[in-house]
Amino acid sequence: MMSTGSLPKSVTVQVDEGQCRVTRLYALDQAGIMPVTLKDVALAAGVSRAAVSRTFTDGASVSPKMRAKVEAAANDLGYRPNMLARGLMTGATRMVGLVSNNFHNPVFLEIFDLFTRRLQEAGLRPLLVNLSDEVDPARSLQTLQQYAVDGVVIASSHLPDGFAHAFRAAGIPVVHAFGRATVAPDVHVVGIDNVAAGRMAAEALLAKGYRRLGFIGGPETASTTQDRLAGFRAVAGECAVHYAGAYTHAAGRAAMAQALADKAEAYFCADDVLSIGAMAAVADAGLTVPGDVGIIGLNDMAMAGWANIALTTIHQPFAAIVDATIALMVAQFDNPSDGPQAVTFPCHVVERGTLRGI
Amino acid sequence: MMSTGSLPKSVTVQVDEGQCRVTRLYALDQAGIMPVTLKDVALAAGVSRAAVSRTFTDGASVSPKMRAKVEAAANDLGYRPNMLARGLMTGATRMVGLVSNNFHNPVFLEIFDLFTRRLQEAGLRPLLVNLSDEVDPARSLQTLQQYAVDGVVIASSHLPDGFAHAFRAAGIPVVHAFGRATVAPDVHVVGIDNVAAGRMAAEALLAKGYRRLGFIGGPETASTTQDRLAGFRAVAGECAVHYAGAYTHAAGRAAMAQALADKAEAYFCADDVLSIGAMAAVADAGLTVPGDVGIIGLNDMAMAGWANIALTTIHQPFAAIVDATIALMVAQFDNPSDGPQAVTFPCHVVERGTLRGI
DNA sequence: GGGTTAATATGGAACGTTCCAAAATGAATT
DNA sequence: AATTCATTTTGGAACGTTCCATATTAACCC
Repeated sequence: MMSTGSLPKSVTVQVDEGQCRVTRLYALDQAGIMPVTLKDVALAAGVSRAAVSRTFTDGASVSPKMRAKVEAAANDLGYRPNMLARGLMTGATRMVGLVSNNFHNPVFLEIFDLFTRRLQEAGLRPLLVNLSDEVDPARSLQTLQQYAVDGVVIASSHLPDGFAHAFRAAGIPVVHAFGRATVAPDVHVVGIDNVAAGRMAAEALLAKGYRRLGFIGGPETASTTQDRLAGFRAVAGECAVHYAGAYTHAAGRAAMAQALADKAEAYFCADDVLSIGAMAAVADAGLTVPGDVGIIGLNDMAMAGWANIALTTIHQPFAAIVDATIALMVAQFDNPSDGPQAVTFPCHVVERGTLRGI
Repeated sequence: MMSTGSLPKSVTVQVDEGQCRVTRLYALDQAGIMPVTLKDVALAAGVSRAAVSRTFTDGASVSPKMRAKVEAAANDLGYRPNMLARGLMTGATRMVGLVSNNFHNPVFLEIFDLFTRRLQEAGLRPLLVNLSDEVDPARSLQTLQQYAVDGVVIASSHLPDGFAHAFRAAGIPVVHAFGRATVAPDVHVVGIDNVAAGRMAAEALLAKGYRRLGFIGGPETASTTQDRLAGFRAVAGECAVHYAGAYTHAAGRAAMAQALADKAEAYFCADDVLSIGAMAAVADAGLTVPGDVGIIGLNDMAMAGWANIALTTIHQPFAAIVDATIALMVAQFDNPSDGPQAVTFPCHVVERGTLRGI
């Protein structure tokens, strides 16, 4: 006979993907975990609350004796200032909205890695917003406004140019990374010169002796797609143009499957994941890259350098873009009324194995 | 002569990766953007502050007349409750810490996508913490504690089992996704039965007629690596064992480069990105998969299904794991003292092209 | 030591919200 | 109309912090 008291019991519950095993165990005594507040420290140290506050505010004037006394008490009790309360008073939460709709393009993992690292190094905390299915800026604006973020980074290659504007209009410092660098941007924009990148791709293909060229872009409405095409055409002249509906492998594969009818010699695929999808379509047709079709991508994500992929592509300097984005946002903390800037970084071709030799 | 007034000026600044172009434009008048508060709404509607508060608290009792009056004023002014202030009073911020150190394994983009979506659907906001280089839970605990998150999700396959414990000890609801499902876990754990997955891999290889088997795991200290190896060995018997230092393509490639000396017929690579790296190493040696070496991975990330990769692998039900993780965390909001559970989902083999036919 | 100035410490108000006890309203019953 | 009771509304206190004007202390110079 089993004791039903505190012994582990095993239950089986039904879930989406079949059955899962659940093991419930002992109950925890969770009572009496009260976070220690500034008041507690003040009391313990026998000083005023303001004194404790100043000890934890860098730049404030505290005598060495006072600081020692307070820090002793604080360490003793394990005190950490409550950022919510601080934010309420100072108006600065050191939280930053990180908004993106690119959760299917592997390059964005690298980008998120960079953003989170750099933000953390700057003492900022990213509040991540996934608006994959959301086109309305109003909702994410409301959310981020409610949490009183100090600023917002929009990391997206295919969001309407004006998306970020709502944040600016609401007085929230915002930078659009990977946006279109227009002459008179609504908001700060950091990225590359996509027109120049398009030209660069065409030049790289022509230099290899390719003549019949083709273009496979991302969504037709994306500013990046339009600009890269414009630059490409300016050098390559008229050429076959295809659009992938999304920045996904499947979309790139489908686009290239269609494009193969063009009988073009080489394609500029305006994104690496699209390029890899396109390579799959070439293989599907029993052809080879670069034997039958040349491909040059854009981004130079880590995967492009994998030996199984070895994609010749245009390198986009992500680290520099991320750094500039954060710098520009932080600059707005102090000077919120500074006019929007467009910061543009140069790209370069990284040769690997998807274009033929000369 | 140029007017230095409000005309656009162009500057060139030096940055890390070369030169970038900066275009500074007009200055914005940013004055007078004051967020509207509950007090403003109360004043406009001619009611008490508490009445406005109750209108925005679901479940609170407000008369229809009052509600209409308040909502009119609120809409008019564009009022949204300040979550910081609310959090200070209620003790619930609806923010959740999303902690991970897997920013180099592409599968985690899928996982972040799922987590952010599901959290958002539950009205929760993820505060992302990247602890790639951090092993000390204390720092991230402090940070998340300062922001008074309602709960924490640890999404990591290779963090010490006890990492999550600090959160629980501090009274913060925590769930460790992709952790080891021990019989008596410190904290809630959701994932797969890694021992069973190891057995499954060995069985799949044996069923294909492979006899000399090998194992390539992730970091030797990772619980997932240990468990998968244990299961694999239980079925495969003694076999060659290699460890990759990290869950990266390069590490997988290096491990397989070494492993090839084993002359094993097939390998279980305990992670998809490792598998793809391993495939590269096989190609480096002038051999083919599956002609010369069979490979089975684990995860079934999107990329495994790409035609260029076509990795046979063990599917890990991410959606179910994420859902269960969030459900388990939310459950703790109401019942913080419930004992830790270990929830385990079943896996299955997805056959593609990296094992030979029977 | 007295006087002046700079540096530091203090208590109370404030941030924007919810909680609470008490007051006001309304409906239903006598 | 008076009574009861449930529902709704209210003003003030509270959450944990920083800001501010004021009070105290320390430091310096003659």
